[in-house]
Amino acid sequence: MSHAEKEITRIMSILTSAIAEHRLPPGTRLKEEVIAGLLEANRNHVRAALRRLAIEIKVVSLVPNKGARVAQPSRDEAKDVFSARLVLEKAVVEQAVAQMSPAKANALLKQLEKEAQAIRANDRQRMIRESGEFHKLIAQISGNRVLAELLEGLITRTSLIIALYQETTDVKCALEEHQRLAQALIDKNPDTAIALTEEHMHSIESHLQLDLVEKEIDLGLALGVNFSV
Amino acid sequence: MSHAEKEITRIMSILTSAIAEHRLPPGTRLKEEVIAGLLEANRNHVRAALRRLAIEIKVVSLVPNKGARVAQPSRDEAKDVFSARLVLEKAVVEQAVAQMSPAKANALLKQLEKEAQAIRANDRQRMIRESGEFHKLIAQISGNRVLAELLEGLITRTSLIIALYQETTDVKCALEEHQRLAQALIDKNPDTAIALTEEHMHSIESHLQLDLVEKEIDLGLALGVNFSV
DNA sequence: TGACGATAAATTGTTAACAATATAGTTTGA
DNA sequence: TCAAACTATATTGTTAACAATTTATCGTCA
Repeated sequence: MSHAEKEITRIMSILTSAIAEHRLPPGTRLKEEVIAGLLEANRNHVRAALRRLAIEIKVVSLVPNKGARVAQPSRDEAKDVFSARLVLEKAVVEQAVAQMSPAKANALLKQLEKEAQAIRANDRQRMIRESGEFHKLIAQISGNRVLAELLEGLITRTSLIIALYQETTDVKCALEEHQRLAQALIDKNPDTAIALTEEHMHSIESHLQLDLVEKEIDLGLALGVNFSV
Repeated sequence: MSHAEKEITRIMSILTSAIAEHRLPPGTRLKEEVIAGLLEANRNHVRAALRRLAIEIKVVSLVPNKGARVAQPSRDEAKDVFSARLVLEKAVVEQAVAQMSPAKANALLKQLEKEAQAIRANDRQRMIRESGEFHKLIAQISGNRVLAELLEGLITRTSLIIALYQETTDVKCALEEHQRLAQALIDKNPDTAIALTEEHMHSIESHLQLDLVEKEIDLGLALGVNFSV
């Protein structure tokens, strides 16, 4: 891995974390020079990182000549992401059960403890991060690198969607659901594990406002003005 | 979409087709200048395209300072790709059944006819292409853009894997399996469609030599020389 | 002969200057 | 006062020159 690639992935991962952990809200302008200055990086590298985030994970949106912003996925896109993620999560859980071992069980328990710590500390960002890490750990345990990589992108994307469409600002505490899922994995109980995954994902999605119609706003109405003849 | 982006996607799609249709065998050296000359493109654009093919679809492998080649995925990677693809294909088939309509049924039949034509013409490359298009069409019919995009990458990747690990050089004729699957979709029979998908994917994979161990070759033995003291 | 090293050529990798565009600010005129 | 036109600044986009590295060529010498 060349120096340039290292730089680009470094920048990508800093931006990705910031977006996933809701430190950079959807719509935030991302100026190349500003980022380069903050991260002590070359603008070319920042530029490349932004393009990759736009194309590979779609957490950044690019408008030609106008630059980059944190993406604002539509409700339709959000639904597709959730649906796709559910597919991958179930597959990964199923394969993870087959790969279960004492060491892996231990890794799961350790991760749950991190999540619990974040909650006790009332550290919102850490909660989001560790919750994501739990899902990534399952993907890793599954042993299928391809599935894991695809899922990882969707997990980040989901986090952005939550930032955009979750009404209550308080983090949905998923610890209990995670604990039950982990137990099913450790018990090598695929049916339960898959069922819990399904519940868990639906539970997250149900806290989102994805079913409001993308409203064409009547400007006149909104401004209390009537232009009709 | 800017001019540069258009150029890059143009180059990507030309290279992708060439790799997927086995005109560029695994391991082929891909020199930036040569490609730029052939496609009348800027080397910078070629370079960007190669990098994206390496990162996004993994049909190209990059070695720093040594350039790009058509990738040669390992047997392990190939297995993961097949496993992941099966997951996505099943999901997409399931969602496609729910989206079925006369127009979409028609599109499926039209695509099958293209495949049949390719076979009648004994045009190997067209056979590969149209076979891939059949799977992409189902993904598109499913209506889930996210799943479709992920699957599309895996379809291309699969084609490269087949080039690498299929012993018989003749294209495995999948028309009948495609016809049966299409019928199940048109009949809105999800169970049959999913079962046929599973069979179809396994059938393809079974024609590959993925279970030979990645052998550590004993050089001395291979050369008939014994260096032992 | 053929191993070694030096030189040249080919190829990839990097960068900073420049161009193009968008945004903000300022002047002017009615 | 306001809008339009103009200017200046900020920001993104492009490129070609250059640097670094690898590969090929050639000559030397043991």
